[in-house]
Order: sequence, then C-alpha cells, then structure tokens
Amino acid sequence: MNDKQTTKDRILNAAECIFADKGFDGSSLRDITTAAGVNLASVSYHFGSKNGLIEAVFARHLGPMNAARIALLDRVEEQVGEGSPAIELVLEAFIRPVVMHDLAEHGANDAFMRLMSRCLNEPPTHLEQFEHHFDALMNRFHAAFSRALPDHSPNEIFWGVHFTLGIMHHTLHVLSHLHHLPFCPSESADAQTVVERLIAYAAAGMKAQHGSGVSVNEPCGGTLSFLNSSVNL
Amino acid sequence: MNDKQTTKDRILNAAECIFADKGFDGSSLRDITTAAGVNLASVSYHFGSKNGLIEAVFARHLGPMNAARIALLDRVEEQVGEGSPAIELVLEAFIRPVVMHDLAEHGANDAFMRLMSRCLNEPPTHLEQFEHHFDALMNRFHAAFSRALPDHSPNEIFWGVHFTLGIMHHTLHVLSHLHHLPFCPSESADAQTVVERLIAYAAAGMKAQHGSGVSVNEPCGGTLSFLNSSVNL
DNA sequence: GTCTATAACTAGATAGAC
DNA sequence: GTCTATCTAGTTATAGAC
Repeated sequence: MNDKQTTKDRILNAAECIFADKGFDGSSLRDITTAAGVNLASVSYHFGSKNGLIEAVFARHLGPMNAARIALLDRVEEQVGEGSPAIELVLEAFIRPVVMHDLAEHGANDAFMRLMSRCLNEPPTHLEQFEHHFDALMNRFHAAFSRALPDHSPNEIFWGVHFTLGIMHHTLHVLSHLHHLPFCPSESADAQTVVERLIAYAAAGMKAQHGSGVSVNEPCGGTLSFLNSSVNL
Repeated sequence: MNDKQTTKDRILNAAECIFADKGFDGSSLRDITTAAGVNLASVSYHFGSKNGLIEAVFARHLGPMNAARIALLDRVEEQVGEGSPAIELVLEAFIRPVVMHDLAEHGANDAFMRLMSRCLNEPPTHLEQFEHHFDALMNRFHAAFSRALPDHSPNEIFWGVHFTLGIMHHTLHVLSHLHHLPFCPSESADAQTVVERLIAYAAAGMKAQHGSGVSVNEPCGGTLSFLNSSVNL
C-alpha cells in the first residue's frame, strides 16, 4: 500500500491473469506471487488457501457484473409492464454487461474476460464454490426469456437459453484471442459491435427454436434426409 | 491383452475419462493408471510422457470425427454443384458428427464429448499440440459457409462461424451434464433432436448476421438505445 | 511388456522471526 | 503484515530387475 496497490490487490490482479492463462490447477501460488512481486506466504495470510484466492478473484467481479445484468432487466420489465418484453432487450440485459465488464472497469484489461471464458470447463470441484453467484440471476432471466417467447415450450426455452450461453461464452474466448485466429478480418474487434452481432444471432436463433426438434424419426425435416445414410458419424 | 483390452487401450480409456473430469493439469498419471488397473510406468512405455498420452487420446477420435465432417460436406457440395448450398446442410455436416461421435462409436459413453467440451479452454500450451487436426477442416468449412451465405461480408461470416462453434461447444457440455442442470425438462436428452435444434438456431443466427453490427455509434438500432445510459455495465 | 523402487522436482501450507 | 525456512505430500519420469 505504498503508492501503488495493496498486497491483496496485487495478488488478485496477478492471480486473475495467471488463472486465465493456465487454469486453476495449472497455476501455482509461486507463479502468482512472483508475478505479483509479493511473498509466497502472503496468499495464506490474506486468502487462507488457494481456493480462498480463487473465490476472491471471482467474487470481486461477479457481484457487480451480475448486479448490472439484473438492473438492466429491471428496466426492461419496468418498461413493458404486464406485456411481453422484446427478446432483443432481454438478451441485451443478459449479454452486454458480461462482454463489456472488463472494458468498462479496467480499460483494455481482458484478464477477467479470459478467465470467464475458461470457467465453464474447469473441473466441477472448482466451479461449485461460486455457482451461488448465478442462481438468482438465472432464475430471473429464465422467467424473462419465457415471457419474451410465450409460445415456446419449456424445452425450447431451455435449449435456447443454453445455446445463448454458449455463444456468449465462446465470444469471450474469441475476443480475448482475436489476434491468433484464422479468417479474422481486421475490423472485428470492437466489443460494442460484437454485442450487437451476438444479440442479432441469439434473437434469431431463439425465435427459430419454436417448432424445431420435433421430428425425431425424420431427423431434419425432409430436405436434409439424404445425409442420414451410410456416412460414418 | 488377456481377454479384455490391451494395456494401451485401458490407459487411453481411463485417461479420456479422467481428463474430462479434472482437466489435464488436474489429472495425475497415478489417477489414470490406478483407474485403468495398470502400472504407473506403463504410460511412459506406451506414450513416452503425459503430453504424449494427451495427444494420443485426441488423435484416436479427432481423425475419424473430422473425416466424417469432411465426407458429409463433400456430399453436400457434390449435390449443389456450382450453386450455393443451403446453410442448414453445411451446418449439419459441421455439427452432427461432433455431437453424434460418442453415441455412434461407444453407445452411451460420453467421455470424449465431455473432453471436447473442456478443450477450448485448456491452457494454449496443451492445445497447440493438436491444433493441426482442425486446420484443413476449418478451411473447407469456412469456404462452404461463405458460399452458402454469399451476401455476407467476411466479418459476418467470421462471427457467424464463431458463434456457431460456441453453441456446438456449449451443447457438448450441456449434454454431458444434463442431469445437474436447473430448468431441464425431462424430454431434453435425445441427441438427434438436439442436433436439429442446434441447426435451427445456428441457421437462423447466421442468416441474421447480415446487416447486424453496422451501427457502432447507435448501439442497437434505436429500439434498444434506452439501455445505453447510466446503468453500470 | 510389466513391474518395483526411487530420483529429481514441485506443490500448498505453516511456524516463527521480525 | 511481511518475511525466511521448512514440512509434508504429491508430481513426472526413469533405471533396472524380471
């Protein structure tokens, strides 16, 4: 806490970055404290254990981020009253705070974005400890999606929401690795524009869920049936 | 190689499963050899090192899986000749072999599906060693998507393809964790139906990319602009 | 090909001086 | 609060008997 940041913050910042690059199990506390320029033992002092540090790294961001998503949803629902909100508005409240979080909070630092993009696939042992950050959020949004798409069955809503989680999650990964990806046009990187693309894709996809997936025995509605033959799947 | 499988196969099967559950860094060779019922040193003998084992686990599946995707795409392009293939057909060739792979090959064993769903987010160090399995595939499909959507800009194709990778990737995760997910209707699990839902969502989403994301200064086409004010993103 | 034993190293956690 | 030093346990990898 001299003229820069406290030891606690230095550890959190370094941990966020190194966890994002190498995963929880792939990052040692020695890696993290060396990068942070602090002593190894300070992790135990400030966070108790490595798991305590992991939890702290997330808690710092997930609270504000999910609060922003709920706040946007509140405004959408306030505007429509008893009616059905536009699916695009619900999607914007769901998506924008996530993609914009790092940019808004820390300029160009994308460490937490990279970390989020990694999280879905961490071992369940690690994820259970912050699942509670998402329970209330998903309840609210699941209900909102159902209201926005009143003709959709629970199954159509379920898969629509999960497909949408998938593009959001993958987008965080793409945004934080754009420079290494093939086929990447030079104008791709603006996050605001990407949010719009995400919403357009997800809105169209969720609307298209209604009535899809109904014909188990005639797999793809006729026009695709020539693909269902001898080719090894 | 008594009456069951060889030591090499026992290791591969156990590794696939344990890597899927705990990640590469989170799985020790002791975990794997114990589960396989073989000796610790046999990993070095058969695969040289832990990295050699990781590569072998993937090579066993990625070759046949990506060959099936290319074979389906060949048939689609053969049918349309010089014209534009339907986006749904290209998507089916892209998606179906991936989702169906485990079911077709091993009945209900979903270990490789879980492993694939984890992979995108492993540390780049681990992923580089099998990136080459995807180079030719992505070249073929990128061209096919461009032909199927001739009005789309390179940027629209780029994001459309990545959003589609995202839903596919997330779907593998959802399919292998269905039983733990909230809001999951009982009839959700049939993989064939899920493939149809995926194609419907992705086709609608990719088509909707054209013309989206054009207005950087007026973020969401007017109707959403009331969300762009003081709420903390 | 399969085993035991062990080398060489790294991990997270902590005791105790300052 | 911060440090050094160290403990205990776990890791990959290998040498060498069978």
